[in-house]
Amino acid sequence: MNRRPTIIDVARQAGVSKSTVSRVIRGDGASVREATRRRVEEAIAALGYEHNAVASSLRTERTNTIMLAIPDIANPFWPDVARGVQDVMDEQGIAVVFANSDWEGRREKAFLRMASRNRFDGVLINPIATDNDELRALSLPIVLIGSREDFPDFDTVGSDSYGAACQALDYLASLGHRRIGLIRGRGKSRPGYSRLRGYLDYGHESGLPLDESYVVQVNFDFEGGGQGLRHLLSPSAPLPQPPTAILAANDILALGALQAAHELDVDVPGALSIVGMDDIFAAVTTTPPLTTMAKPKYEIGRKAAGMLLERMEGGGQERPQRHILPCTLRKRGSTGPAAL
Amino acid sequence: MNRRPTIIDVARQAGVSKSTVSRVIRGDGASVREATRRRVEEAIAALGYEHNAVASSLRTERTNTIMLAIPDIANPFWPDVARGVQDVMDEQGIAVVFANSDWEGRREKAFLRMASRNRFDGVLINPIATDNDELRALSLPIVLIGSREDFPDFDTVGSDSYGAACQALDYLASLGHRRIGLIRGRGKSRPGYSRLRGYLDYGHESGLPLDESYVVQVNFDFEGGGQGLRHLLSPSAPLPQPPTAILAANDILALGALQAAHELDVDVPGALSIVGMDDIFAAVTTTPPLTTMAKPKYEIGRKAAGMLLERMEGGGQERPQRHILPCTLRKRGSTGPAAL
DNA sequence: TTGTAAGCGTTATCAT
DNA sequence: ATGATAACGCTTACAA
Repeated sequence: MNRRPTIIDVARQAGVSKSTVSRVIRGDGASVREATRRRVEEAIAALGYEHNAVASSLRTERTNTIMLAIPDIANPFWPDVARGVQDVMDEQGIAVVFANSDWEGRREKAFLRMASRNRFDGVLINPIATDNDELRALSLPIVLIGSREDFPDFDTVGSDSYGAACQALDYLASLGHRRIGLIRGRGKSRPGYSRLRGYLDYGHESGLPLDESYVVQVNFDFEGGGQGLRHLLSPSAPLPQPPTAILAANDILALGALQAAHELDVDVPGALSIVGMDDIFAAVTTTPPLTTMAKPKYEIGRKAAGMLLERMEGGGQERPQRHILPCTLRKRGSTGPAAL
Repeated sequence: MNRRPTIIDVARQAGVSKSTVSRVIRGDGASVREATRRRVEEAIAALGYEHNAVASSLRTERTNTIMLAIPDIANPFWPDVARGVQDVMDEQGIAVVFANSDWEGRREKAFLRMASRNRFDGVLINPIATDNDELRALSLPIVLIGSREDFPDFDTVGSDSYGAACQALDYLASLGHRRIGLIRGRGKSRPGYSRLRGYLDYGHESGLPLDESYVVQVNFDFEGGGQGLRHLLSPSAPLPQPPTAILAANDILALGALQAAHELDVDVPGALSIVGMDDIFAAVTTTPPLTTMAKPKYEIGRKAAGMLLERMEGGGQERPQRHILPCTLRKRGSTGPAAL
């Protein structure tokens, strides 16, 4: 069994020292005479030499790899974020790998340990089972994705769900809706208080009757959306009058509600308007397509990547920064004027 | 700036040699007296020592990490595969990271180079820009995901799209459909010949009039599906009679077709049945929900992971194996008896 | 059971 | 511009 060639083999073959080979390989400013460089490159090709990144990392303490740690690779939110991250990191020659915890805290911690064991130069994470202090203990460049006030020691990049809820309600109000239901999730991650706050605050400001009686909390999945809708429209519900519009905390819930409305023969948007949040792929495939608040996913990825780079380069002694990017209303077919 | 403690620091603190510390850390069968072990563990805790995985890898030539390289993290096909892979690898204490090339061959090759530079112990890949010989040149344990006949030197794990097409057609035939259209993709990856072969072969065997005139090829996206449907139903089409059912090469196309049918006021499934392939999340959110051929995604992941483990452990001199897992019909609302 | 010492393949420092 | 040499932090024979 032939072992792989090392720079020593290359050096011997090229008749130079291994320092010279190293200089050629790294290809930075190191001065090497053109003829020497060529000899080395020929030796590399002849031997089929491959640089050993592990050995290199041991010396340089750099892996040129960062980890993007997410709880759920099936959530359509992440691909666009990832694209933003990769586009930024690519320019720096830094590879991005994904760590998918699948909502298992154990797995998340294992990935973080990998990072703190020198396998990654930095981490972008949307944490589910790790708190501020645990992250700090890793003493590693880390940027959080998500608007997390519970991580005071870290940079965060998130989107403005509070503002998004208000924006959505404002749009519905402009269509003449006054009774607007809210379907909230009760899920694996923290409940979306920001949406509820936005809902209640908007009610106060606008004078619309937005209160707890129009709010229903369900499991954070497709079936939950249907349950929420049936509850809000149920004749037995303790609602003075049923809502003419519904805001859902995310698109999955909204799509569940939309399908339930079809099953109940409630016309959307004729008799009921529905607005989601996130703008996932499935939102455009329904009939009618779903009106929703799109999160700036790609921009979140870019911004987070940029901040991580700063932390990785600068000593990173600046105060933590919090970035909250605005969401955008995507008007589609599931919303229309309020029924009279 | 305090450097991180190493096993040498731990050894000094515990009053033992670094070999002993190493033995404790690895926690395998190495014999260490209980008292010694405890002293070492206390030293580790006291110093906040973290194992340096890079240095360890340099010695052991193992990273206990494998790479799952995919072209498109936004494709809902992958999350389930990933889950299968992770569930198998977890048991072996092997971490799985994702490499997402975003359909950029350059990126795929960069990731593969990372792997061949000793960063990963093995690779699971659905290649888009790398061929059999290039993969072989990496001399690395590799298993391919997908039914790829063009990689004779590698194990492959895929699903039976040929059989799936036949199964779907058989179901439609059992509902009384005789004129069945096929919407194929012309996409970033190789075209799905297997589906077309299944379609034509089934036509021969069954005597149904399945021929090229009922086949349309479109871009492999949501809009493409709509175009395909409009073409097949168009009065100006050179079709003797329009199809009463449509098989689409994947769910995205099928969903596009379904939405286009709504727009044309064609009742599904009353006037037209539609069958997709893959069973992505969006397939259950439409009205009616999409009948589709589900790929055994999770099982593909498990199987591929298992084979990769064999290659990583065994010298891997066995002949390449090809596994083709069967698909499953998911009957939902988009199919019904043929209109008379 | 524990210690000694020789690497693993690279980079970095210091000469030349 | 190039070479010798000492790290980097760990694992692993082999010896004790």
